[in-house]
Amino acid sequence: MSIKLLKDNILKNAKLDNEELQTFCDAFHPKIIAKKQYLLNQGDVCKFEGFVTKGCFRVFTLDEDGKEHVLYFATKDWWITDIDSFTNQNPSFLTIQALEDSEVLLIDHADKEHLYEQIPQVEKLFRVMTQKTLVSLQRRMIANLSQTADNRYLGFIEKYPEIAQKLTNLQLASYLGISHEFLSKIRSKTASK
Amino acid sequence: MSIKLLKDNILKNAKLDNEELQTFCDAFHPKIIAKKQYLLNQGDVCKFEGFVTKGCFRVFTLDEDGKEHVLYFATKDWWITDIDSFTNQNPSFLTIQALEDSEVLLIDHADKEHLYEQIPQVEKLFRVMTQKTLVSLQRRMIANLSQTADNRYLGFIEKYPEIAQKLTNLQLASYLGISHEFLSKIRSKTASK
DNA sequence: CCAAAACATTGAACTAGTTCAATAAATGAA
DNA sequence: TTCATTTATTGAACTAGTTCAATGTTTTGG
Repeated sequence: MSIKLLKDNILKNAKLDNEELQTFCDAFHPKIIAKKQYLLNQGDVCKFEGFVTKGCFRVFTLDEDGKEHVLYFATKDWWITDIDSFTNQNPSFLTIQALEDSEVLLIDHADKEHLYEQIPQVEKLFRVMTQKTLVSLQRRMIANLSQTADNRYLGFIEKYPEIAQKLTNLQLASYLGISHEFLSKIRSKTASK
Repeated sequence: MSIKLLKDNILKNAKLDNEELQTFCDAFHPKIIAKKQYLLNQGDVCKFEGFVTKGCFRVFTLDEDGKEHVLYFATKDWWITDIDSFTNQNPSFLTIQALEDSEVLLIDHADKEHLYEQIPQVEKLFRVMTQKTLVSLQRRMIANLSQTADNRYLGFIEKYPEIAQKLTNLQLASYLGISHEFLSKIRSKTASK
């Protein structure tokens, strides 16, 4: 059940008692979103922070040349938002799209601010979560600076095998920062090993 | 004066009253560090979080091939640490070196934990700071996926002109993820414009 | 179940960026 | 000031990755 998933996720990063946990979870509302539908469109203000309970999303941006670049994918147990847009309520830089029929638990900006005031531990919870996200992005940054496309591909499928199998070549190539044709060549090369 | 710089930096991200501000600042200790000296060595546990008040640092990692990759540079008014190592007190992935004679204000792990308990607003302060750092790293990630080396170079010198002039080609190339020879060629090409 | 659309594969020609090597210029320590 | 070391520049040969185009394969919606 999806609220259970949220509770477990929270307890990994902060100590809330049962009552706080309940108050926290009550601030979230489930939303079902069909394959290919958008949860956020680039340019709109991001009105939510979301916790994925089913399915898979891609978070990407369109550059000036109309090319898409995937910042990350999010499956069950991941959080999704455009932090900058959500925190400062300015137009988003990112688009969030469901890759399959999915479900999320959403909290809006005012309710989250309210939670920060109501439950001091929530401040810590999101500090710790944000730190962890930052650390993994720092590692990815270094990996992108230092590794060849082959190794980034192999690293991805090793680290996220269940996500990898949900993705098309185009989507994964866009995350890796290479053309989908080249990814196809990497695949046929590494498949034989 | 360096404490003033720290106070101003904090007040950008949280509301502390004068007393809290003083308590906060008292937890920091100044350290002078000479050019080329190390503040943190890869593999050691990071015992501090630092606020730069003078000079310039590079934060980098050595990969298995012995190549250095710069995660970021930090001058006056920037924070430096290996968050993962500092937060969890495990061996650091990063090295931090002074590029010129520098000064930092340092806080150790126990004192920071103590501040979190003493001043609830500090939790928010670091949450907001970490969020901002994450947002700018997300943008850099996208820029690295979508832009050519020329544009990343031009973007850097436009965004950080005062840092750019402190760096050697080797250091900047390592941040941009290109060879220093190629940076040299980009420079001679773009200088003529 | 079929047609249309989206996706994957492959090859050929190309380009951005690397590597290596040689030389010049700048910096630093004595 | 000098010598040694580090840094920057440039060119030539190379390689990783792109682009374009053609063909085959899978998915999707009606």
